[in-house]
Amino acid sequence: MPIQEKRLKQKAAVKDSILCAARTIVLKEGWQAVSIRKIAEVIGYSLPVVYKHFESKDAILEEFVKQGFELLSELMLDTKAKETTAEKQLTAMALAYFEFAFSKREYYQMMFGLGMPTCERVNQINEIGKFSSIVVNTIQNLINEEEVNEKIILKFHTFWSILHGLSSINMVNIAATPNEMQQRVLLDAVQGFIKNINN
Amino acid sequence: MPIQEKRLKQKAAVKDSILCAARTIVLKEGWQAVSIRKIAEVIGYSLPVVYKHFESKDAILEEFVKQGFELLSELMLDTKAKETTAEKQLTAMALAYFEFAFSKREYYQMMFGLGMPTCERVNQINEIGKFSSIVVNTIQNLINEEEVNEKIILKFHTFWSILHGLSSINMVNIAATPNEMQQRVLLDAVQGFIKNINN
DNA sequence: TTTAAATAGTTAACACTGTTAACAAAAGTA
DNA sequence: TACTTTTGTTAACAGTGTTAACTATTTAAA
Repeated sequence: MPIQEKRLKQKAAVKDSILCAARTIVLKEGWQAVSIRKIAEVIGYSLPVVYKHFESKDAILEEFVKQGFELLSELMLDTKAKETTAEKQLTAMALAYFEFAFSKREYYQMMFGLGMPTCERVNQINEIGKFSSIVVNTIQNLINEEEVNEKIILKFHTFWSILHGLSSINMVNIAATPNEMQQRVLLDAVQGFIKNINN
Repeated sequence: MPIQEKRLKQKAAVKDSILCAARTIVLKEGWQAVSIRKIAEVIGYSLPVVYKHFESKDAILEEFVKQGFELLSELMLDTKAKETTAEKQLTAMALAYFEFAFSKREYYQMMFGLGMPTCERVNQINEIGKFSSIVVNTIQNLINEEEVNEKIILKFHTFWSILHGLSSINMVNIAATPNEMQQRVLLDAVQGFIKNINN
């Protein structure tokens, strides 16, 4: 049945164009400026067509959260691959994470935008799990323990918290610290983390 | 001129009632549910009266950010006063900060709500400075250096990042880690921070 | 090939939102 | 009493998310 197949293909194409339009608006005007009417206009369809593909506006934004974690996961993998020791890997990943938070700022803000209605559903987003497992894996190598036990999860949460805290505080508090210093703060924190990892 | 004085007093009272109404809505329905019409209804005035006291909705929300940092600053001071050594003080403050982020969740989300239009103005909010100086002061005692130099600022940023990162990640990722564990993660990070403070 | 069903797409409306202009009423001043 | 300032109002503008009702168009069945 190439008829149904063609239909599904076209349907997916429209869905893609919706996300593409949304992304364009997000990058140009910020994610607060995203409106379904604007999206409809960009894709050249009327308003309710968007609702044929996404249950709500939040569903569209949630898609971005997924994409964001997907991008972040890939970045972590690529960065990790470029280094050999676990310590160097983790440090490089931290820097890459930090850089991601700013260069892909629109994504990052969606991924951690507090007050977003996605908060409850965020546990079901398995892209987060992907990211987590990559980092957990690296930490595991650093500790030299075989099983993923409670301690490693604890260390992972600590590590992630340091990264996210630094990113978001610098995001809110723009230019509160000079740019050269931001990296030093990050390295300071990460090095402290690594040194204390076996306590 | 007790006439003008009375006027100013009443004006301040209305302004207060606006903030009070807003706070009620925030605590009951979350800060996304705050609308000027709702506020107007609660205070018993018509809509444009609100605009006589606040330039915009954002200005009202910004007031909350200030109040939040004010509350946080007080909490930090009180917590600090209950301990004697700088190390204990800092640890207690970290726990108190963490607890604040959750018990006063609505405030905290406003204070760090990314994507809020207040981001640019946030530097001008001197309540943040108050909070900063309290923590900086404690860290200073821990390092035993007299002047507030770059290193101390760096350490402060690291410390704050750890706290905020932990708070907000746990906020988004509700119940991803069991509650008992959250405190252990925090203590783990803070102890690592303190141990490394002279490096 | 004609008819019935499913799908794609439309317009129009509902119930909201922030914000502001135009106007009325009350209070203070001369 | 007449004038000005302040206080408060209604009504509207432009926008939002969402949905109901309707119309073509295309597909499947008779």
